[in-house]
Amino acid sequence: MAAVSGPQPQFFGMAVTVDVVVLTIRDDELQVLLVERGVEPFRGALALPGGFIGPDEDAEPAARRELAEETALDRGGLYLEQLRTFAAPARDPRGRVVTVAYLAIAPDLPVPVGGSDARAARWQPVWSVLSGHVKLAFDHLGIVEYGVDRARSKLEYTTLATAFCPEVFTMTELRRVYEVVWGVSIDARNFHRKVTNAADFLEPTGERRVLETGRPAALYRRGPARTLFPPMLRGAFPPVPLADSGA
Amino acid sequence: MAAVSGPQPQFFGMAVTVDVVVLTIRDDELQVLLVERGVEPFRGALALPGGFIGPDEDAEPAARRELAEETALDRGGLYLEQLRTFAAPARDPRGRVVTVAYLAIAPDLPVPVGGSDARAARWQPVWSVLSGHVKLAFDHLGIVEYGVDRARSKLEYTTLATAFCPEVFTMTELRRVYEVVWGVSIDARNFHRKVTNAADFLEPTGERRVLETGRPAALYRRGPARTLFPPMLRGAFPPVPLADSGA
DNA sequence: AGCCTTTACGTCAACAAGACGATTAGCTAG
DNA sequence: CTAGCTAATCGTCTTGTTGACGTAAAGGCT
Repeated sequence: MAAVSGPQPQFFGMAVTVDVVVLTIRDDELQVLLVERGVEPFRGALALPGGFIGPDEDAEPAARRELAEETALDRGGLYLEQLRTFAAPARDPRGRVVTVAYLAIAPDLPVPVGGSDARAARWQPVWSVLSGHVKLAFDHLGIVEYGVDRARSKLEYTTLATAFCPEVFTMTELRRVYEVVWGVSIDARNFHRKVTNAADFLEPTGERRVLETGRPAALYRRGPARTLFPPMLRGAFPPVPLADSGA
Repeated sequence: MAAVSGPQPQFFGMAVTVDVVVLTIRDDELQVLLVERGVEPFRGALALPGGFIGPDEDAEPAARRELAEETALDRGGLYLEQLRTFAAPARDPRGRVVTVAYLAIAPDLPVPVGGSDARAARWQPVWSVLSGHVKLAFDHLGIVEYGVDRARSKLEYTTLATAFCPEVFTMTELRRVYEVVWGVSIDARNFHRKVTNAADFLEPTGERRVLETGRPAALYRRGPARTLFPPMLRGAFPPVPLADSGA
């Protein structure tokens, strides 16, 4: 390890990719966006949307670009945060490829379409991936596990739940987010009280929505708060297990 | 963006480094470990310990290796977690270098020594870095900010505070961790009650330590819990800025 | 034996949270 | 029109947690 000045060429042979775990709630299930790979390696297999970071590109713009290219998901309103980086030496057969994983949360969107490097993009229930029923390319199963864990944790002490909802939503829609992501059931009345007491979590729009049945629900918009105080504590809820913990 | 099969050489010109934010509590202050760079670029400037990931190395082993090489900090007991990856295209003058930042927490250790690529390693109060009194190379200021934020958050809902303490410690030492890292003062009696009620946070050793003065303090060891329930809530404490060193 | 210091335990009031009853506001069936 | 259905919202009660703060215990020192 001699101290040399200037670039050290022996270290500059790596590639960096981004992979995005896009979560949404569809049909009362937590679902993840997968693409069918159109190129080798793992051609035809299911994988997370993602791709190489360009030579002059930062990681987050690359994640948004890949989402747009492969899944036509591009809306500015998409919540996107970095998850963590996976750098195991043999994780990619093409060579030394390090991937920066991102977590994205989307409201229930129209079925996405395929794009350049992906033949098709589709939503898949998270349990089917975590249980091993659906196999993913590379180490993407581990990335999904990590992303789902992160989302579950962040519901507790941030206002992330609103990212699963459209711009205006009802109290019940918001409560379903917690119930579906955590796999528990929550008392609607206590939830209503708690959420309306948390400062800056929700802003009432004044409007109400008339469903097919039942009393019309007030509509809310997300408030300016990004952290939730007091937090929603999972530990307090009865331990209702969800079918998961795969592989 | 044509779909080609096999490796795509145009993407394989990058280097990946690790940088580690090592935090500890010394002299009742939160301090960060810095090295004086012994090589270009930024030779002589202060920076986080770190370096290139080897061609067949994963990121976390690289972080431990660099810590050992540059600062002789190597003990297996060191808490280490990945923070996030910084990938701005121009963040390193040597070329396209993406860095995976790690957060390490250490108990009050002997003053570390320099190593291969670092002329010297030393502890620096975090406030002196965050305030700009001490300038860091690259984008390392941003990495320190991110790491300190993470540590502050994790004290709330995990048992991370014990990572700042030696293997056995007193209740007061643990409380000082919260007070110093958060910059608040905490009622010793309520803290004692809360911490002893949290399941698996602490295990009494049965021993006690006799200080110069005052009643002997019971000694504890960290328990098996990794998450803290109920959490310690910062928002609940009065916004008491603690009289902190200088600045 | 007093005195000081620090740790440990106790009490009380305010408040948050779980359980669950009751009311409200829309619809639809008769 | 009214009864009945459903879902949303509000209220009550009880339990547990928290912040404020009083008090006792256990050392050393003079």
